[in-house]
Amino acid sequence: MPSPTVTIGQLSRRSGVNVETIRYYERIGLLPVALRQGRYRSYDGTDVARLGFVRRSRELGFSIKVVRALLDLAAGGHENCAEARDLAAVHLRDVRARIADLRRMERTLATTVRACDSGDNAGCPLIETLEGNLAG
Amino acid sequence: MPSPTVTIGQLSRRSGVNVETIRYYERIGLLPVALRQGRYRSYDGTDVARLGFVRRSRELGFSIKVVRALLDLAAGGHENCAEARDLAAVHLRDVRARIADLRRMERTLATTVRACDSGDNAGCPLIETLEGNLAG
DNA sequence: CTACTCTCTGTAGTAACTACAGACTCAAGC
DNA sequence: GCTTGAGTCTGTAGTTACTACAGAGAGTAG
Repeated sequence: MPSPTVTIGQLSRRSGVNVETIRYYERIGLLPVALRQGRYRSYDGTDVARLGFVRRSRELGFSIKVVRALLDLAAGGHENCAEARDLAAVHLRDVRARIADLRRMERTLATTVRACDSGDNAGCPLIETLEGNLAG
Repeated sequence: MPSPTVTIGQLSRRSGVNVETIRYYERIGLLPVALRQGRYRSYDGTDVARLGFVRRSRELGFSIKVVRALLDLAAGGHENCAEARDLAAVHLRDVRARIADLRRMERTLATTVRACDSGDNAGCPLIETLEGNLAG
């Protein structure tokens, strides 16, 4: 018997990926061009797995470009573990840098919001910070 | 005597904002249309201050839309402190949410990279995580 | 006069989607 | 048989905040 297939809407619900996004992924070649039943796309287990891989990669913050590379590496199997690891390590550094940036923002924002709340200021702490009147 | 003016290039160096970006800010109305000396833009102290405000706002991660609002509030002075504070508080929540997202990514990435490094795996930990074979 | 730097306008590219418009198809209900 | 509604199709344009040109003009140093 033929393997069971699903429509794009079912795939969307199953994977948590938007219908428009699935079509977008096909358009940019991240997913293969889907087979058709009549004029509608139809997906099998392989497609479901591949989209799952993409979704999880994106959730970890990998760019589409890197997801492409990871898909290729995954197709090659265990051999490519070192290369995959390196992609993740580079990305991890990037994630940590972004966290550091955001933490700097958070500190300043939290400080000024707290200063505003305290009430005992001559001017507005936030506005003065933005005007460069204060350190920070 | 007339207040001293600078060219766009000098403003760029002084403020740390790209020349192209300054022109972009003018185009979208974040900065007023600059006066001209001949055909070249010329900026005075007010312009320098305004661009500084914008740069510091952007460094804190405020969107252009919010920067517009903050500029308006700053023009009104101390009166608007509560409103400014609220914009910052909302943004702070957003920053913290983004940090939380990134920390989740960081945890998973760090774990899998470490697992890859340990060497004693049947398959590739990263690829298997992305394939959904593992919890996470 | 030439070379170099700066500036000008205007347009297009980037990342990763998201949001339509307008048309078609299919199954269910009456 | 007909209508209604949901789902799908293609294709295009909008989003965010810039960045990167192309091609031309202007000002300065040697």
